[in-house]
Amino acid sequence: MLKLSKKTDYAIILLTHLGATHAPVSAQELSAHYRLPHPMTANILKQLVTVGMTESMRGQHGGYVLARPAASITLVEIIQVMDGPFTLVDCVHEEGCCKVSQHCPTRGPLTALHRRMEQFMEETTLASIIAESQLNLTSQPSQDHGITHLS
Amino acid sequence: MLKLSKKTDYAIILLTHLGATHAPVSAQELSAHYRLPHPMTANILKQLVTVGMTESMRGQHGGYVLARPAASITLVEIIQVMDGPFTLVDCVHEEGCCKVSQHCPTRGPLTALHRRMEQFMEETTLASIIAESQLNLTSQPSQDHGITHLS
DNA sequence: GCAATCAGCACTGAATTAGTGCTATTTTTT
DNA sequence: AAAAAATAGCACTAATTCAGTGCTGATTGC
Repeated sequence: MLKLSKKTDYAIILLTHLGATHAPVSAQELSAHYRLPHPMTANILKQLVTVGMTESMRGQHGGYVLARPAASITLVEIIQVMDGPFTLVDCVHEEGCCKVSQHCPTRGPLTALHRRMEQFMEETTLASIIAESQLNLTSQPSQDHGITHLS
Repeated sequence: MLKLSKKTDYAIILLTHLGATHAPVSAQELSAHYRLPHPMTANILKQLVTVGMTESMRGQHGGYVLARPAASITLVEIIQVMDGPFTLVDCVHEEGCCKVSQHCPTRGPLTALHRRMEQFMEETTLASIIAESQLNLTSQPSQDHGITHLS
């Protein structure tokens, strides 16, 4: 399915929060604030530490902070950390895997789509996500977010 | 995971073949040619008939043909038929589903990404996929692709 | 009549996702 | 020194989805 996993979704939310905050934020605060399952939240944050995207502080007023500038963290990278490499169709990465192999009629177009999506997700940095989210907050205090509905 | 399902993948391959052929092609021919599991192939083709994307002919020289011009069949539509509606994150479609709801920081940016992907997949028609696949074939003349019909 | 083919179901096994829990370790506070 | 608050590092379970199979019946062409 063409969908972000919950893990990725949560990770983006959490990173967005951390990127907009200066002091360390604890897993508990985060899960309480966004009403996410606490163990999940904790696991995601731990995982983000191991890949060097966040840093942690233990102890009573510990928590997590971003380890790198938000502008250097891209959406593909987040997806890759949480869900493994982005692969629209298998044949994008593996060469000889496809039975249809060389004469597969769809490989070209799907690879093109893959590349475009990837490029967009590389251009989308955590910083830009934060910027856009803060824009929405100030312009639309409590009503609808100004997001047009699709399909 | 951000990935097309096999069903969708296969459907694109099959539709591409049908769109480049005039005479009806049977499920057996198609599964043999692309080495796809036969029951799967059959099921996908049946499903495509029920949504009016293909037409079928029964009997000894029966098979499937496109029911509509290839230019009018878009990639989102194919995905939608095989996998249900394209939903990058749940909150794109459902309003009150999200616990984070109104103050979710990521809704805006992710919806933007969703919209961009959707737009690209609307612009990508079966006709354009066929065109691109045939372009690749002429540049690599050594392979016998078999889009040429049999009888 | 027979063989090839589609139509319409329902089912199974495997893989992935979502979510939980426990036991250490570190740090701060008292 | 002890308690409290927090992360670290595991391993585990349940639910869902995906991929693939199979059967029985209907239609068509020869």
